[in-house]
Amino acid sequence: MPATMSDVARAAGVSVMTVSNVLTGRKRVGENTRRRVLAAVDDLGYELNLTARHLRAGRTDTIVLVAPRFDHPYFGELAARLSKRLERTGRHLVVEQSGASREGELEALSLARLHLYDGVLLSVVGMTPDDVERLRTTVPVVLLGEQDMPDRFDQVRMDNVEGARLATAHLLATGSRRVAAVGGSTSGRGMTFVRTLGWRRAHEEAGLPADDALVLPAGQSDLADGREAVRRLVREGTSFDGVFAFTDTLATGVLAGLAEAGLRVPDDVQVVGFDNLDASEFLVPGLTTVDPGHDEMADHALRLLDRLIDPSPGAGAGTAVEPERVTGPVSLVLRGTTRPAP
Amino acid sequence: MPATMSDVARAAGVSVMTVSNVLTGRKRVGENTRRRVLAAVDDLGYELNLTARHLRAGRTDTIVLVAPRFDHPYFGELAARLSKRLERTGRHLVVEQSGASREGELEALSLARLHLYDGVLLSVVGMTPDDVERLRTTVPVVLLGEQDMPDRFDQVRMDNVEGARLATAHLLATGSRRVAAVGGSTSGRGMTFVRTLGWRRAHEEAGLPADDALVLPAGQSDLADGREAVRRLVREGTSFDGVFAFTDTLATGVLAGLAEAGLRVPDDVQVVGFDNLDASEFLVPGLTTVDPGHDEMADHALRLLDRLIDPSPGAGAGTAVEPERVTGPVSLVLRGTTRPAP
DNA sequence: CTGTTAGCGCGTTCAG
DNA sequence: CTGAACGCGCTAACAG
Repeated sequence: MPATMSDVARAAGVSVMTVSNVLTGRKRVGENTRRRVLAAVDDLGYELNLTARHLRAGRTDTIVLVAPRFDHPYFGELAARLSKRLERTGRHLVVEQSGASREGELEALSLARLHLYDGVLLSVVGMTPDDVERLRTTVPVVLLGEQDMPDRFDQVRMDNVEGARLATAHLLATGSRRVAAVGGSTSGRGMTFVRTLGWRRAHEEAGLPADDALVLPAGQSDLADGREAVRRLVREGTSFDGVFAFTDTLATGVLAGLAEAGLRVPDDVQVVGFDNLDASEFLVPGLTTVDPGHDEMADHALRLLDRLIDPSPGAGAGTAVEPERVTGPVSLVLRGTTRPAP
Repeated sequence: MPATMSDVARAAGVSVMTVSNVLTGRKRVGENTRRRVLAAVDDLGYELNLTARHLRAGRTDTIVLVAPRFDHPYFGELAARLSKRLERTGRHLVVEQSGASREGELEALSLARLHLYDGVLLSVVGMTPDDVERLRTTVPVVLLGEQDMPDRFDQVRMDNVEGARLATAHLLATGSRRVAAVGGSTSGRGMTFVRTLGWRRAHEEAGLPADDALVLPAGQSDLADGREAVRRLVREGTSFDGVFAFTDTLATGVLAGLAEAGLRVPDDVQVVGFDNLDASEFLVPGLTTVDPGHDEMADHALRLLDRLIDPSPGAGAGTAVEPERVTGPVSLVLRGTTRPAP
């Protein structure tokens, strides 16, 4: 049975409140009593119960990032960024996993686990806009994700169409004519669709045809899916001389597939990814990729969340904050999987 | 102001207890009242306050993994494994970050954040055995980490010496004679030291000299450190024809460095990593690496934690559990960065 | 089947 | 500077 604050109080011969004051340091306490209290704390091995404090305080000073999966590097890097920023204000980040499915995400919310935190950064991949519309919660939520959601919530996303356009345009400008869209999709509304849109737009702008046979969907296992996409192109004899992979992880699989097929990068096939993961610079050859403005996105996400958590200190009540939808600035990072621009 | 259970009770014209019973489903409730309650819940947008439930219940059904950094792939993969197992028993995993430093780890503990969870899987990299010895907590803790810690706590670790020996022995058996130990250290007691020990042992067993000039330390940024290690070897004219990188992430950097230097893998230099990350299979060429038995380690960690959380249901009280120290089974995964065994 | 009582461990309020 | 009472929101135990 762990010791409670009143155990400590009794042992030190003071009241519970004095113990609390000593521990929080909020009020001045006489040096004598202070030492007696600390001695008792040490003696009993007392440990503060944060659960109780949180209930009392009504806040936890903790933000949660709900990511699709723990083992997706993009979210690991995002979490690290967010964590660093939150530490500056004495708060904490914890990460939970939704399972990358509609059900997992809905459960993450309905289970009210979110109330354990002062705010939620929810990465949406499985839920439909309709699900989001129906979402009822009093917890401050900012959505992260590439599919446009109802404007009931703030949302931070990458500039997907422009990023995809940039990537594809670069491939076309450096000589590729048959650019596969690995991870793409010709329907739906999610990330896969909008990046496919950018791929198509680049072709239009260049006055070149975009062949839907080059749009290859991915599943849940990006690395293997990227490799499999190349295997399939080769197996089916579809000609291609460029790949726009919708994530760097897919691109990593693509590079493996190309090597396996004996295709040289960038001589036979050029490759561009999307995300600019830490590791992408270190692939061989280095991966040309779209950088989605990680730092800006992290800044935006926390700014939006903070104004929900601390509702307009200046303005009066009833000043409902208008949900915002912000977009990170994309840029192309040129490395070895593409040829130099002519 | 979010609605509370008693708001719901009042609106439905029942007692708070009845609301609780409806929501938990633990007791039978009349169909009429049940519907009235649910209507009121919906009406008020009531959301359960888990903090209060946790305080009341004395547990949270949540385990925390304290990892050095969010953006380290090894821990992302570990978290995914642990999470999958915990879901089977209706529990949750959350991940926190310690900052890979002694201070960060100590704070993670002293802040008593741990009381928010039923158990803690603490990855130790910065704390010294002395720190651990001094650690006082009533929270169930299992240590993860490669440095041997005092046996006050359970500990799960890889078989580092044997893994390193296997990796190095394979390099020597396939013709390498000057094997760099990237990430190594000739002093200390941590992971870097024990794997260096294995590197040395393999040389002894093969009757070959181990040159300390080939032991290159790493810093905090594994990818860049791996590349830098190669740059340094080349710059200083130290001859080498093999690399044992102490993590797959370091190995990724090493491969980038070798490519940059125009050295062919595995013809000029063979490379072996350690960890068998998901991505390692997809590097070009595929990374030969030591697999530390991920699944077994995850199983052990949770088994040890569970017996602390649920102290010996069969045995009586006072049956203190003896701390265990278990080790995952290592094996070598052969891929393209090494030549076939002769 | 439903309501009452009591308290989880802490911190705010107001006296002393 | 210190103490006593009350309540944060929920649930176990017992009444009725």
